[in-house]
Amino acid sequence: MTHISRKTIARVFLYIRTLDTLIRQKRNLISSKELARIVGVTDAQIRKDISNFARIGRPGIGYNTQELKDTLEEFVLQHNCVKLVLFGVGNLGTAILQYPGFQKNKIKIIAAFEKKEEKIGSVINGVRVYAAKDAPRIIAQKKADIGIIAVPERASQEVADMLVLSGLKGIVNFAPTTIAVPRNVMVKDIDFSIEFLSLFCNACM
Amino acid sequence: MTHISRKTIARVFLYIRTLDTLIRQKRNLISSKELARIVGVTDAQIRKDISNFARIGRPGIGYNTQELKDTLEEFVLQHNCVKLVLFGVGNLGTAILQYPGFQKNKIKIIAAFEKKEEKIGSVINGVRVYAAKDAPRIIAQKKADIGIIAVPERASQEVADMLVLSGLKGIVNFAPTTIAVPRNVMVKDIDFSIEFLSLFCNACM
DNA sequence: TCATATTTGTGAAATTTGTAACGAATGAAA
DNA sequence: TTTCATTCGTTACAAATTTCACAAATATGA
Repeated sequence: MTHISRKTIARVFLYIRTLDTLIRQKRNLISSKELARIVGVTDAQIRKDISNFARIGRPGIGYNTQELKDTLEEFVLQHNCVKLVLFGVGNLGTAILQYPGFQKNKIKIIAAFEKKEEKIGSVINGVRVYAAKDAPRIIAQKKADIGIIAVPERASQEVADMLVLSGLKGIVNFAPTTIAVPRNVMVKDIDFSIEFLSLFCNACM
Repeated sequence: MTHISRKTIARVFLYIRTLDTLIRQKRNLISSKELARIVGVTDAQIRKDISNFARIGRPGIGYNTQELKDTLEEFVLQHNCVKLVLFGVGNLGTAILQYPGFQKNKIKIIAAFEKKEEKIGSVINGVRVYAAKDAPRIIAQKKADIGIIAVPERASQEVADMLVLSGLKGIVNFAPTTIAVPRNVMVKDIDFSIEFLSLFCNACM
């Protein structure tokens, strides 16, 4: 199979999310045109994205929602569940722990880590909070996939270094600073300030 | 001035963030090469981005950090402060209200709105929580720029409709669903599930 | 002064990404 | 059966974005 770009994969998850809703509404069929209208891309884009994975559309008819969803999920997730570890149980960390939008069979937060003594040992929404120093052991033991950095800016590089040493291959960084990692580790930065500011800038120009 | 793309603007804010740090460290000069290394892009990219706005680099020397930061900020913000309104004072909404990373002179949350009676009237981190029905009036009165949707999925479209009617030109949507808005309203979707899943997918392929 | 080492700004080339268009497949209706 | 309206999958095209590469500018040191 040819290489699939990061942008395509993000769109595929959008399609899956929408198909989920359609399936719950008992919709069996959908055309690229209508799916495009819902998710806000062009129909050609949808067909092209899907054609990376399969040929399951029927001309004149469209796609079977369940079949399409299953096919896309098979390719992007391969029946895996993503195992996350969270660093920093402050306001944002707690919000992530209690986020109701995770589909439990696809995303699971397996441990949280925190420096502050008073939070260690507590359980938030079913997730235990450990001391930061125990992280490498627990990450290896439970075979985590992705680390979430929700600690203050000054601690973010230190946490990132530890995540890399623990063998994680992906990091989502909510701290408002660039973290340095080896080329083979993927980082997704989410800086609320930059999201708000750049949207404002786009909306005004 | 020629049109500046969304991606370029997001990078410019990254540069500004990094320059801020350098200035605090009393660094006066920086080359495109070193800035590139810090933020993780190529030096050519940096020079090209900057050249959209000004010609203030000196060959053989580099850029003056303060001058570069001021110039970039002048173009992307024009001395404005972004005024945000927040919808939904749940876990995520509260985390955003208490987020310590906003530079107060650039970003200000001017009001929060919530349906649940018990939260209305409270003040969180200096921001007052109003009843959702008062939103249009307050948005118009205080001239808000951007709306943040941090309500449950089922209420997100309703809130989006109201934001559009209130005249906002930008929406950051944290609800895990696509919202329908007129073409002239800019939307930035941040779906935690999709961010985590697609990073996982990228890291594994 | 002159050679050398940096580093910018920019036009051209390369790459990536998205769009358009069309043949082929399908079903519905006359 | 034939026609018509849909819709897919794919190829060719267009647009956007990034990288390359080099002249020009600057500083340094012999």
